[in-house]
Amino acid sequence: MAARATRQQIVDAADELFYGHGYAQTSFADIAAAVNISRGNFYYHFKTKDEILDAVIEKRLEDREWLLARWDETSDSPAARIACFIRIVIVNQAKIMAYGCPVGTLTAELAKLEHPSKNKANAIMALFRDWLIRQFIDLGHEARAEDYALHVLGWSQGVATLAQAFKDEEYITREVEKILGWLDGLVPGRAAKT
Amino acid sequence: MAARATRQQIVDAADELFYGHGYAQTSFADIAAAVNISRGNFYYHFKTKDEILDAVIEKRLEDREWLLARWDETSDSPAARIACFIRIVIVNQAKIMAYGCPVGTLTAELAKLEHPSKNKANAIMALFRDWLIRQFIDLGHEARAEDYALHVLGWSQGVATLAQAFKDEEYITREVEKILGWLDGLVPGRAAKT
DNA sequence: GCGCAATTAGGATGATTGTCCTAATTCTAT
DNA sequence: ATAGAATTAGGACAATCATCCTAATTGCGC
Repeated sequence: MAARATRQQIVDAADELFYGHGYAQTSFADIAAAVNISRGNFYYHFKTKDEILDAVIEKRLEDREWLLARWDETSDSPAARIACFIRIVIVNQAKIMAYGCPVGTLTAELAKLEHPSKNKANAIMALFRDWLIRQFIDLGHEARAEDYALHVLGWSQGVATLAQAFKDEEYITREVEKILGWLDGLVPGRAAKT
Repeated sequence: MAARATRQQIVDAADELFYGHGYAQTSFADIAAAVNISRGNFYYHFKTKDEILDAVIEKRLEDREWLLARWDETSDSPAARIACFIRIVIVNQAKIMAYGCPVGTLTAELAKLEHPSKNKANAIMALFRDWLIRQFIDLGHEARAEDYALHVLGWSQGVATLAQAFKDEEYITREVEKILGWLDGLVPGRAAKT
């Protein structure tokens, strides 16, 4: 098999396992078993566990960049794009209730580990923040764009955490509707609520 | 030394270590070293690591129960009590920026580990929820009490997650002011905002 | 078809882990 | 003061972990 393909399989498997069980709790053997390759082969592609983590973070970053770029293309209003972001918690409902937010839980875990790659993981969170800031600027809220962006991002993290703890689908739906209402109030040409 | 005192020391040390480094990442040896006792002595008080975790969760639960009871006594309006809860993120700012929310990060970790004690950890989150529900009922919002309670709880989790990722003190302050403004709008005799 | 590089397999290693055991020490009741 | 219980110390244990090594196999250019 081409080295690229094997490497890709390893990263994909590690991505899922890190998400489902956490980074520290996932062993080399776990990943090797998931991909059905020997640990020796494994070592050929990644010298250390940290290298796999870096590759997984990079993959997650690229995945999100691609997703955001797609929203940039397909939605023609910034409000619609922000709404896309908000609705992730519904689209990924099942996984979020089981494992939380892939980005939030990873940054939290790496921060506790004081892992060298924690800043790299934080960059994914920053990617979301900066993209949201751009949307709010486009929406005509330049002065409060960062404030609003962090508000939405923090909202998503809070919803994900409670969804995981309480497994309450209705709560997620209610929160989405509430923040969409808030967002609606920010669209120019409407009565502002705050 | 009295058995109770040693046990207490172990639980206290484990509590801090679990908070700072995570449960899975904290070893028997780490705790023993922190308390300065032998692993043998350790085993006399706790047969398994899970037993320590249970004790830590119970301690955290009792600590929070005590804190909420104190707020119930010292603040005479439900709005003031909810404000106390909101301001935890400022009072514990430094620790939250370093390690996140003690309750949220633990429930998230145990959920990924599918640990037998995860429900016990979730009970702390439920304690906050139920206490907040009571406050909002007292505030005269019986119909939407649960909705509001989860809103505040989710808010605190979101703020804690982003505070840890971005280490931005101003963001925390801003968010606290915003939600206190929202809370103010819910106090009877004022113009409701939603 | 041959040679060489890329890729894979699988075992070895040393460190760390949670758990368990036995012997020493300390405390307490009489 | 002394017996018996409570507490502590420290080492042994098997399992698991990330890491490393060497040998086998595969694929590809010629």
